[in-house]
Amino acid sequence: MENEIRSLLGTALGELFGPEAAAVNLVLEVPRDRSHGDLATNVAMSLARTLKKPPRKIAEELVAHLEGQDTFLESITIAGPGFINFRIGSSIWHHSLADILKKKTAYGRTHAGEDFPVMVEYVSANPTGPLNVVNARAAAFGDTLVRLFDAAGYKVASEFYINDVGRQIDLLGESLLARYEQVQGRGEGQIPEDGYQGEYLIELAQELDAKEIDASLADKSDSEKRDIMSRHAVEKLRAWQEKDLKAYGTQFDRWFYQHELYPQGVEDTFKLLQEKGLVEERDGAQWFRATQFGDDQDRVLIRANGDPTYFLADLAYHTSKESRGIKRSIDIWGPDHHGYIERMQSAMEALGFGRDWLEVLIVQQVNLLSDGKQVKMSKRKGEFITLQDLIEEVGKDAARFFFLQRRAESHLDFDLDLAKKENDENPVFYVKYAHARISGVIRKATEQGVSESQDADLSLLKEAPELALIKVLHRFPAIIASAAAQREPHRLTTYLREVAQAFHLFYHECRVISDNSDLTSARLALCRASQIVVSNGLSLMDISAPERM
RNA sequence: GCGCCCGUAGCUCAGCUGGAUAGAGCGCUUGCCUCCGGAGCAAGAGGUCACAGGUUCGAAUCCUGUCGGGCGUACCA
Repeated sequence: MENEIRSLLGTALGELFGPEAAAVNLVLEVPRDRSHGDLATNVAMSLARTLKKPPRKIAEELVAHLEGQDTFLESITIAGPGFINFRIGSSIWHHSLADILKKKTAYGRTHAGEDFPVMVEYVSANPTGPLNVVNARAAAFGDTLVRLFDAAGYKVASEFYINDVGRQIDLLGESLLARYEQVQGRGEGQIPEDGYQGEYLIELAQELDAKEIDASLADKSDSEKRDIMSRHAVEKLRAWQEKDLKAYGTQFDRWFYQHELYPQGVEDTFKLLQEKGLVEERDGAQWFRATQFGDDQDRVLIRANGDPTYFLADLAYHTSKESRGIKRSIDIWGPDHHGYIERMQSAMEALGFGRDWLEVLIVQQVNLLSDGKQVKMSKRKGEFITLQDLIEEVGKDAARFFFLQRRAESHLDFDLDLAKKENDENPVFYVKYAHARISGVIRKATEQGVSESQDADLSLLKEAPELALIKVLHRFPAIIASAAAQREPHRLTTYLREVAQAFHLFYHECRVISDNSDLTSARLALCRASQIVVSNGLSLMDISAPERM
């Protein structure tokens, strides 16, 4: 119906003030204060300057013009400095309700994204240890964003990029080798100074098949031994991460190994930049002229020792995405990588993708609070709260909901004690409770032999809380579309709280199961529609919608 | 030094491409169950939107500067 009003307004503007006025960017929004109507536009104010007329005068002419027509609008009023407020007739809302009941699990899905191919790359944690809480936040954010894109009609793919090449991985191999020697009782294993001290490597070393490992290590050089152990460590730890993520509800279309880019992808990308004249040698290394694209310094592609940098591999990786048809790569990075954005976008421009082809979202840090005190984490020393710990501690649903209540870039205080509480202090229960309550009413009705009816007379829903609830439910597809377009999954939690609130108010004011069987049918239909929205919304976040609790 | 993020109620945070009297949850005060789930509903107290300028019909929102907090500034990844 927004579109209908849009076209009504557009036509009226053209007829009254000419094509220039009709071309204005029409802003139509739901007023914060519901007494202002269902939708409002500020068009009279924004045209005041070009038309050289006072806004209220423009509004008056516009309204007079619209009122001469037969529309579905119940009223059109002018308010404040020149807002035009529209009130929509209740029959339209009843149609909207019928639409929800018809679409069921598909309600909320739109084609807003027009099949635009995007890729969301997220978590991408180093395979050097278990996942931490920032990874958990990024995972909830990323997989919800992926589902939002899907629901909003984008063509979306998801990937986890595994940094299985480089010095960190060498250190990991050396660390595991040392642990292995220790576990085998040879005692000569010494973890490198800046190696990985975490106890999980002991566990991992114990799981290794000694016979097989000893055979594969025999007669090998130190670096070969290290590489063998690196491969074991990466595969074990990666599988471990995948298992934890799956338990958390996060899955990827593909796990992309950095080593898949060697040597071909890396060489090709390097040559391409070279052909464009964007590479120069300095101090024995090969540098990308990033400063030509706005970066504050040039960046090394190939080190003096001949090894490609992580940066070059990352360029090859993004080239791979582009050649697979991705039109927009949305990378979700941790807070320690924001200094890397400019460099990457400069390179994307150099490669001809355009700087905006790569969109980076930074998921900010998480402060875990317990007993009001901050829980400190250090990956190297192996002291941290892992994703697994978190799920065990507060549960998957609570963890997800907490992460998804906040914007990605806001620093998050995560109160473990609060998330653990199974009472009304914990916001996740409010929405789940609404779902359980709705389910309970529908169940009760069925038990009493009052079943739902396909042809319930929805026009019987005339009470203020009933219409208010329908209006909230009606916004769901727009919420999904805007959450996807703005990359802001937190709009979903905010919205679902609104839905729950509107439902609770309706429930409190309007008795569903009564002697009036027609009204009972209509209200049961409204309950069902509410259940559909809450359930669809929670499932976008992979949070359960319980029938009872 | 330079760059990025953040600064909104006692606490944790929303505030949609600038819009009408700045909101929610928790906490605090007070009402509401003979009746479909009270894990609920209603009412109240609580604000110089860090500060100062600017842009305009209109700024929490955009621009500049200042002050706080965090992070980053590698031939690490």
